[in-house]
Amino acid sequence: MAYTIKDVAKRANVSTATVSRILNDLGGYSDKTKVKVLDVIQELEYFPSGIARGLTNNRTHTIGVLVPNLTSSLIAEFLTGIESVAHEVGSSIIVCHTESQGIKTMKYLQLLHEKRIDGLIIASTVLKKEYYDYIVKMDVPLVLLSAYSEFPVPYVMANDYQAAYSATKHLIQNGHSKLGMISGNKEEWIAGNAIPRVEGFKRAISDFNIPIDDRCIEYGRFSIEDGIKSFKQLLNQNHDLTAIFAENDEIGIGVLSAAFELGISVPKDISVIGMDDINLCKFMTPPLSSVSLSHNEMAKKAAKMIFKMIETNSKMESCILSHQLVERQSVRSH
Amino acid sequence: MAYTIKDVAKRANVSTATVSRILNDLGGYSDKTKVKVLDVIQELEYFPSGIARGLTNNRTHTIGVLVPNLTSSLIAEFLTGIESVAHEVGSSIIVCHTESQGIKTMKYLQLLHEKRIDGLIIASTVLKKEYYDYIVKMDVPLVLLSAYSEFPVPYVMANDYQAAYSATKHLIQNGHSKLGMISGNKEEWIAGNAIPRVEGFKRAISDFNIPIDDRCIEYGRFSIEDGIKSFKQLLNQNHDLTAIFAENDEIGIGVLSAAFELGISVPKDISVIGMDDINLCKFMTPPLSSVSLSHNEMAKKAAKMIFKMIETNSKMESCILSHQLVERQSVRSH
DNA sequence: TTGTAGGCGTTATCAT
DNA sequence: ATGATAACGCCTACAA
Repeated sequence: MAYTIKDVAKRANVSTATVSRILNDLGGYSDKTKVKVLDVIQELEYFPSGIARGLTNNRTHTIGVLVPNLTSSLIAEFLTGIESVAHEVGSSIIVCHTESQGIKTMKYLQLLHEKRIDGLIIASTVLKKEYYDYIVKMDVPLVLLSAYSEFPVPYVMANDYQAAYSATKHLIQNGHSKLGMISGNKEEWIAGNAIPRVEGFKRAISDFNIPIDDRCIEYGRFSIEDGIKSFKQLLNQNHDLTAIFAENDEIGIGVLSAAFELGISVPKDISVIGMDDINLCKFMTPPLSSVSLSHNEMAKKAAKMIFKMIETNSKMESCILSHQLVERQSVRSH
Repeated sequence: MAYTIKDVAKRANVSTATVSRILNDLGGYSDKTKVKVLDVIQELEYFPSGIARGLTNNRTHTIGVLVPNLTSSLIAEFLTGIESVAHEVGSSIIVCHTESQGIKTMKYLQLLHEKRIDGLIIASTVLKKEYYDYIVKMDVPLVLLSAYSEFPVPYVMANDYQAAYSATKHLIQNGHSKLGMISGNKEEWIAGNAIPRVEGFKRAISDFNIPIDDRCIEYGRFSIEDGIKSFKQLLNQNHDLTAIFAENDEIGIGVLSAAFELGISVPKDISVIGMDDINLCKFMTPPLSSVSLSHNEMAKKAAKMIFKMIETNSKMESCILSHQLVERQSVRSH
């Protein structure tokens, strides 16, 4: 085993209390002993045990991050943002991959409970009652990242409704009137952000007096593969579409990919706009127009909130960040 | 605060020792007391503290994972694989983003040391002496994932040399003789996997009696952006290239993107093959040929190794997994 | 300025 | 089958 505070104390001819004070910069010791103790620490390469500290301080300097997948760019950006502020404040993150339908969520919650994490961020996930109840029992600060909930939990979100409205309006103002939308699964809707995106789409359409046809909205899931599938489906039901609003960029990339496969040229034959503005968009063929939701910023915001809550033991206000249309080459006038 | 084992003991009229035994299925108690204790546990919603357990058992059921970035698909696949086996064995992972040049590596190593992690996986990173020395002092099992090292550390790797050879041969057998390669940074070479990939490329070329020109290898970095830059650079120095071997798929995607931008058609004007076979390849325009290195499998293998090492306190053999050419539409006969 | 001792929540050893 | 109690490594009154 590694050295303990006792070893240091003994070696420096002081008590463990003194070593502890020096370690934590608490004052109450002469410079001479400080130097001596610091020397011994260096010599022994002593490093305090976070475990033992955790036991006395009730602080583990660890937060949990629940994500539904690890491979989407969105999540990657979230993790990057959270990690960066966590590292700044000297905390680390336990990444929990809950998988689709959240099959591992409850198990992970228990694990995190046992690990006595300081706080929890849940990203892109529907906060079910079961989860919420358990977290309340855990008595640990929680922030939702890109996820609504019916419970009183602070969140960081984009304004999905307005962002979807902007995307749709962009299509319309480019002369399109035969619009299709590809959205996520209806079943994952509750508290997800699919509803507002669909609503924004519908609202823009009706604001511009375009007749709405329910068949022009296709519900699938969220990956590139799903986008491909949904696009083909949508095409089957609507033969005269000239523009597609994909609820997220992964779906949009799927549309691009399927269009290529089908010999449909983007944007000549059909315009496409995505949402989220993940890094990949600008490297697509053609570069995919999208709506930037500043995910990195959202993630950092959420992380700062959670650490503030941990530090000050206080409630936080939710916040909604702004979005921005990013025009590239996948949309053209009709 | 939450309930402790003492609360349970008191409430059940037994000693903490008995509760502990029941909690850990150690036997040595009657069914009656077991039932009673379990009842109280349920009633109180008691959950043992992993912190306290860690202190006595010297086991935290947590491993650290060091990654150079969070946004590449490669890393995402690594994390997914590691997380899945970690979860199986009831452990969690602390994800450490070391950033380029590993500027945060030493800090993270200290953090992990303090947290008393059970084991460590380092992915896609050059294991510098400084890191190695520190880890030896930490006295914690280590496995390298997709990274060579000059130190005696078990690793899980692909055969980069042969994989690169296969990719290049594929290009040559499609009639190409004006080949270019885009590789990673020379400075990150030591112990990285760039060397073998370059060597494999060179070897294939010479095996097929094609004259080698050093200008046909461009050294950049590893992202899509870098791929774009490097490709343009390469084109500047070589005007008659008909095929490109990109050292990884991100670079390959960059090539595709740059080609589109420059009005160069792939594969009509130029063939491109990448490496790693990340998920995105098949959705590119055109779908990017690549060499599959089964990263998910590698990651799982590495994770299993680390847990075995933790469990049995034993050494492990390194292993090299096989690769496979994946033909898609970015390469055509010349 | 410094030391002593009890406590944090478990586990494990030794009795009973 | 069960209970006391020391130990894990650190912090923090309280005392000196």
